[in-house]
Amino acid sequence: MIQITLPDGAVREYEGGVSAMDVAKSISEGLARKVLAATINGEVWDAGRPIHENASLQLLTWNDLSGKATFWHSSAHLMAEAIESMFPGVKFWVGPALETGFYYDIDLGDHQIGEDDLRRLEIKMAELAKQSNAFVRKEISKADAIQYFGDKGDQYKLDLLGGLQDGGITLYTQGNFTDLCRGPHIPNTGFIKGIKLTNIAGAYWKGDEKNKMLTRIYGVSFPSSKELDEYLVLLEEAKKRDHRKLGKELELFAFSEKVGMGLPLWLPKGAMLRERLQQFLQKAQLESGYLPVITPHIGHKNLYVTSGHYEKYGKDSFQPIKTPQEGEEFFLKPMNCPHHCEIYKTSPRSYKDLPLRLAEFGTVYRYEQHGELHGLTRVRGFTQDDAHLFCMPGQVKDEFKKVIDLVLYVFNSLSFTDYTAQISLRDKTDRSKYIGSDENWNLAENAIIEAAAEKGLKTVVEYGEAAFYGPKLDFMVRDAIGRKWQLGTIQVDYNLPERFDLNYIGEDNAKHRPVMIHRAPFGSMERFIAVLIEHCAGKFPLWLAPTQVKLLPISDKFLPYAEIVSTQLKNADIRVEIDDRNEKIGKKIRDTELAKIPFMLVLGEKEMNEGKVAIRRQGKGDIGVTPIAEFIDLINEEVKSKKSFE
RNA sequence: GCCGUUGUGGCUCAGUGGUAGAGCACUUCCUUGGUAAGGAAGAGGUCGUGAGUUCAAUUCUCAUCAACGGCUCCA
Repeated sequence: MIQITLPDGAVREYEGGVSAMDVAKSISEGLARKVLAATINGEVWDAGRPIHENASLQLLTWNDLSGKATFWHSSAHLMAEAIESMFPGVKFWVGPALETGFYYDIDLGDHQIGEDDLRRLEIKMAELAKQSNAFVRKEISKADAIQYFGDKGDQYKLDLLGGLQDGGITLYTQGNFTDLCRGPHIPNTGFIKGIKLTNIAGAYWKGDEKNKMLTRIYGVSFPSSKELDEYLVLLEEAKKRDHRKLGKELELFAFSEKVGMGLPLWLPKGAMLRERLQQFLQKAQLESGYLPVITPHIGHKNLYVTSGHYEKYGKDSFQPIKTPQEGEEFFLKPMNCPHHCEIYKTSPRSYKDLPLRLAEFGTVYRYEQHGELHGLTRVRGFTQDDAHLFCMPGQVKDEFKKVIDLVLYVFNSLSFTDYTAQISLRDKTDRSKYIGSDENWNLAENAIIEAAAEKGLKTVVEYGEAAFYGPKLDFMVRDAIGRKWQLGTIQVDYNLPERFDLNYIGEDNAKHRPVMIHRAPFGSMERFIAVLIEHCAGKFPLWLAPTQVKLLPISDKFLPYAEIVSTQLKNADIRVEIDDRNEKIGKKIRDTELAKIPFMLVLGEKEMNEGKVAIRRQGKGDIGVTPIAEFIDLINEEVKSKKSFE
């Protein structure tokens, strides 16, 4: 008999060779029907694999991340089986589970595959799934495995085998398909009910562009068709929220081939929104002791030679701007830091001047690769809500805490309530690639960890993710439909103060090196607005809405009254427009609703005679008639409270 | 940069080897209408760009540009 310890601490006795599935059945049949895999002593196993020793066991279902991953991995195998049956002779590379769904990389040989094939594959997969073929695990020696795949002429699996140790090599078979696979897998294909193959893409073998391009097919699957439908609804929702689509519809920004790819043009409404955001942060920064600065968009070559950017980016980025002066070269600035370092150097600094916080909404240009460009989230010219904090090593922690406060203030004001922070530290073993003294690094790394802890941030620590010039803290937010985005960042920098030979006079009357902290709560205006658009589906909170109120006169007769209302609202700093088209009120309301303008004021005979306005809230309908002054109060209050969209 | 898909009036999209169509938007006229689309008329496109095949190309071929999906998740 062996002892199996369950997650709640209960210990049960079973015959040796019992499987997790047997254990599940002994608890309840209903549970057993849901079991996809199990964690045995911390390792994920097939539910049917015999257990021969005492073990702790956790049953995994669709509700567990590892359960889902196993499910998708098995789905990838199912897809491979379907592909092999439809396109005999194709060769498979790897087919892992993703955060959502799975893919398989395939060498199709002479076959071509298109969208229609995906639909056919889905049908084939469903058919194979219905057979409820078991996933059978088989241990095999390396030599036998090499023999097996050698006979098949499968150079990809042979390549994988080359990197594996003998012993513990396993094959998995379901139906007519056998694959080299570590597993684990779900009990049988019958669990897979809702299947959707989402797209086809090219992917280099081993991710190296010198290698052959394989065909990658992405898919996602679920234990019921209901869950698949829910997922498809979510995809639809994400599509509706796409900032590129909404940006066009709401006339926020545009791109022009003539201007150049990745160079956004901000339209009046988008510029309005962006300026609101900028003013909001500027005000908060002013209150937190930041000093605004402004620097030019280009800088002399020497600036970037000093900063090191010339060496790092020179060749792979925008090329120098030449002048009539022989040999003179300027570069578009890829970042604001070098300019700010020069500002620091404009006068001798005392420890009493520190921390010195220089802030600028600085536009920078980076030559991103063609394929990297994406809407507003990846562009070639963008504006960072940048600031550089020059401080003494001992002040790092305090400054970090203040920046965290600022970032959280920004997030809360925009109703990003679900966020985590990633702390990126040095590689634990190899420290040769980092610049700066060990002492300072330790100080800064601890400062970040402590600051984050004291501010109660949910954090993940990643070793080896720090930049060569210093540790950092990045904020990830989840938007309204659960997608993750990386926004604000705070980075310590030991490199630039060194390169620019920055210093301050300490209490001891000697020169010291300041620490520099880069920080950007938004990340960039472009990226932040993209995320904001998707987060709120284009329904901006009132304080940000480009147009806050639309006046809808019932007919031309009430245009003069609309003008009067408009003037009063404008005097109260409310952004208002009049719909003076010769259209019926129903039409005007429809168009304004679709433009996602928060408030509509319907103006007709009654309102005019009484000096009132009939308020309609976007998405909510008619909310009553009030005097103009009361409406202004209502707006001001909502703007002041920075209430979020609903 | 690489692979795949796409490229038709401002927008969304149909269509054809014989020099193009719809809806919305726009202009004008009628209508002056109370909470999600009133009616009529009109204007607007060298079908991304360049070359080739053809009597003839927006349609076929090639090149080029741009957008989109991928190229990170490693049996």
